[in-house]
Amino acid sequence: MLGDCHTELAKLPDNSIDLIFTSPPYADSRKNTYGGVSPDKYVEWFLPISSELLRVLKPTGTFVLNIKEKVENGERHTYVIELILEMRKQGWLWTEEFIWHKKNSYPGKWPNRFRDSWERLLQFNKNRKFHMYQEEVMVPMGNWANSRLKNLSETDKVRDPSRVGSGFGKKIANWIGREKAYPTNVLHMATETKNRNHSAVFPEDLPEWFIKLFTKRGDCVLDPFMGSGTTITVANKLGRNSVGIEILPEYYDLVKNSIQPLNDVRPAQLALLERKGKYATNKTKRS
Amino acid sequence: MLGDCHTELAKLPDNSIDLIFTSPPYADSRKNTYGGVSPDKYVEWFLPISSELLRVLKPTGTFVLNIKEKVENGERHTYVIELILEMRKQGWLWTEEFIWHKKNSYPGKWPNRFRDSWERLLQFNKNRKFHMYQEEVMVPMGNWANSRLKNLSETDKVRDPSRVGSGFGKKIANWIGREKAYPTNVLHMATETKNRNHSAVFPEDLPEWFIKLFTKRGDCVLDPFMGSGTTITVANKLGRNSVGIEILPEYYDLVKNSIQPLNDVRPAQLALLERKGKYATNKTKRS
DNA sequence: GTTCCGCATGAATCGATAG
DNA sequence: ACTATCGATTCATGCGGAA
Repeated sequence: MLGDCHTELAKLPDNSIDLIFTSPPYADSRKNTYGGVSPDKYVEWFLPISSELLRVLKPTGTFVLNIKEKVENGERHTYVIELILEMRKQGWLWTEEFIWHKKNSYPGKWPNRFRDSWERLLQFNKNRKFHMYQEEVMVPMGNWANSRLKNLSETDKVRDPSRVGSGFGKKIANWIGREKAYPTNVLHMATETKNRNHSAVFPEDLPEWFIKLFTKRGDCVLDPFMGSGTTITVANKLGRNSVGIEILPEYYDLVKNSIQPLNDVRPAQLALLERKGKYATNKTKRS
Repeated sequence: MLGDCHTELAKLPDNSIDLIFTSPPYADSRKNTYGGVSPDKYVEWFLPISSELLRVLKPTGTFVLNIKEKVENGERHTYVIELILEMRKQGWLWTEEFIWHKKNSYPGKWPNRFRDSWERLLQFNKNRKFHMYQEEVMVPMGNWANSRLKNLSETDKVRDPSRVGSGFGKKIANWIGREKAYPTNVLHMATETKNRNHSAVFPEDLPEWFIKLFTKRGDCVLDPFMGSGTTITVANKLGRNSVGIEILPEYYDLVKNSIQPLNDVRPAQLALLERKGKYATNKTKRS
């Protein structure tokens, strides 16, 4: 959808989105493209948007907000943590805070601080119960299980399944042959330095991880600040429907031209809508 | 100093401490030892202490607070971020937030969240200008392969192959010939689970890093929640003076018996004081 | 002398059960 | 109806003894 976030969101129906994943323009950054929101007015600017997001998200859905406060006058600004408090007053549950550890952070040297190597990924929900497909993002174990448990003799497995106080208790069978472990709330991903025309804010791995974790094929993903469309692109690749909102025609055209609905993916359907009123059929389809 | 944090802090003179590094009892945890502070009353409980800390810290000093909010009713509690806002009202500057990535976090599985693998290290200052000895925590590039890469855990290798061999991505050529590299604001350290009498809350590497970064030999380090004394022990090893406050005689005795002033370190002097009034000479010396 | 393996241990969290 | 307690779940790490 080409247009302003506030007005375009109003067109989306209630309880229709499974996952919102976005990285809004940071305060005062990308000033030339987004007009720049001053840090002191950031919360006030974002709250009407988060209110609409709360409306369009399904009760079982999740909102993941990628954000990091900037430094002002030598201090970390407080608009992010103030935003958390205010969003809770709106009815959001602050379920979790993931850390994106940027392995190749932007270089630089300052007398009073080191390079900033991490960003927040704030998880908000409407209810305590929401969809989470943890198995989709499991990671390889350290060779712990392979090199150690695998070598348990057959007699050990059969004859002595309950090693009291061994640390694994009776459930040792659960470990046999297991090669993957559940991840943690710290994500290690490098920023992409690929020189595209419009560099993305985050690597594709980032939305991919959350899309796999919080949606299944055919679900609907929303990015109200589409930008170069990383979230939308990944959602499409993974067979999820997606809605992107972008105010700059330049970005809008770029994404529109680069993304094609996948023919081999039956349930997926691209929902990158044209300007309001231009294609009434599209709008009807969306509803 | 054996005693309650509130009362003991009042005995310290103004502007006398170069670094405060501490990990206060987390809300509702270690209930049996510390009496347990409920999450809802945590800010109210901590503010009088941080007020005293502001008084005793030198204008050029730094306060590093290790803390992490717990989950309550499926949500991350907000007492930590509320504490940041309130401490700023007291006059603290929230200079930076470091991330401690705990490589061996507590295991467990739940339907709605992953294991919590990180903690906050909040840096507060009294002024924009403070002492920071960045070179002291630089990673020696000469020993790089030995000290760092060799110590990569099996998990690191499996989950994050980019750290093996190539180091940090494609830009390794930039590092050839360089002797040292500055760290970032993300620290990767495992908790120590050694079988001691009283296991420490954090590994020695953690206070060591901040003591090197924010103090020089002969400076004074304060830990108002001494516990098993990791901060004090490390400060002593590094030739810094140190003050530890602990309310439990059990811990107090443990640390007192285990730490000896180093004879070969001229400017260092242990400031682990006896109970008030017992050894007036010690008290006088401190002043 | 080196590698391998058993084992204990942890600032956790959820859901069910008991008070 | 709300709070306290308990069992179940999970995995990286280092020590020490064995191979």
